[in-house]
Amino acid sequence: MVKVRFAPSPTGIIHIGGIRTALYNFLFARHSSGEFVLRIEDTDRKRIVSEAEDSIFESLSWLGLNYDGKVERQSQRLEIYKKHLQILKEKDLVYEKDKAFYFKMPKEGETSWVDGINNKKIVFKNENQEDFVLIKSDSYPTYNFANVVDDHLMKITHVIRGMEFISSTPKHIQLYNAFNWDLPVFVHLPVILGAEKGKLSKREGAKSILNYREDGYLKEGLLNFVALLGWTPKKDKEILSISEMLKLFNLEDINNANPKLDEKKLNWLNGVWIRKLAEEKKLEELLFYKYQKDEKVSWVFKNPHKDLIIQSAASRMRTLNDFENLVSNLGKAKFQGDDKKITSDLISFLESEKWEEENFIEVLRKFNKERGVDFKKIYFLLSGKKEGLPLPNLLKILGGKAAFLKNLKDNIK
RNA sequence: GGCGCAUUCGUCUAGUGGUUAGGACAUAGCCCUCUCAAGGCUAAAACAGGGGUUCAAGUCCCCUAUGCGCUACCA
Repeated sequence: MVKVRFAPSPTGIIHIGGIRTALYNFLFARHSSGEFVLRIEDTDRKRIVSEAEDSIFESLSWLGLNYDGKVERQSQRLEIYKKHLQILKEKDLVYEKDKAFYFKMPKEGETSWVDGINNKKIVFKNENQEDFVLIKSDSYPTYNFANVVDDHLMKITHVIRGMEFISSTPKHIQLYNAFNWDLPVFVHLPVILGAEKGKLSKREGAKSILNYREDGYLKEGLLNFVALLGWTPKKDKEILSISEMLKLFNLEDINNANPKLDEKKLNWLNGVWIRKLAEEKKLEELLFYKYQKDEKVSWVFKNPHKDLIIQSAASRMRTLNDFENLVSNLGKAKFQGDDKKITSDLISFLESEKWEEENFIEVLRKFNKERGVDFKKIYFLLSGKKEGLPLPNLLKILGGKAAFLKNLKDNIK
């Protein structure tokens, strides 16, 4: 049975790159009806950031990348590593230097494996290999040691991780050999590069996953975007829900070059998902959760036409945060120049003409034709915004003809 | 420097020896239209360079260049 793990170290923010590794592990596990576990690799005591662990949990749970079983922390498995060090000592594969324990790497022959990406055989000459530390002088294990011991003990079948670990894989393989353990399948994912090149990192200005949430991105949009950064399903399809992804996911369809992060497509995809959720009537809940305490926006949820508002706002949004601009101070124009004068003209015109909600636009057209005021201007005078929701909707939202006219009059007072 | 991995439109990519090199985002134009979007249509836009192998190469091999990674008692 397939079993994979996501093994972050709690040393900083979790960004797009980290979450993609988690996603691919998750998709692969679920696609193969296997297990997906979480292991916190907190062996570098100096670099641990206290909030990091929570942000990992929070990010995974927001995105719905649920793991099986309980979380393992390497810091709580010190005895296990010690025991395994002992085994290697007995095989005379370890020596001590400066209070650290080193593994004796073979210096002849070569170490190779067939990587899950591209099924390419990767070969390293052992003459280029150096001994490495298993247990540090602070008695914590190194990544290279703890990782191998845990992956074996946890019966991990596929090690799916970033390709920055390719160079240390020979070390891992030699450890497996030393213990006489079967090798897992190694799958080294290309790394995501920042816009200015260089592996995506905090220093490169990478945003944390939770920042994306704050910025109004949907988990559906983010996940869809992240999945496509290096993976394309055989089926020619780009807009994918998580359930479609796990149906289609396949390690063989992962690209082998490092993609560069460009959020333009994320913005588009997020808009697509906003519209999709709006159609499914699921957008209101998200907006309510975000804006229930924001008075400039929360009036929407009490408005009898809230569905209309949300529906017509959806096609104008890239992120949830765009909603605020669309609905705050709706119908409250800030006049400049002779805006006020034109507005009073418009009010008298609207009062002198016969019209109802259905032919609101027709009467505006007439005004536009007879007075030569263009529709951009009319739109602004009536909505208080340069652009946004359609005027007929606005008329309804503000309470119909009478309320609408009253609002206009208040504006020019 | 050494050792690895990579290189198709600006970006994400399809392509597994014979294609007018396809799609998506972004860009531009047109249509629709009450503003702005959304939507529809169209356009421009790529095989890093050089050698091989082959009747034929984006696809296979080699070299160069470039990018990225590792070269830690970081992961």
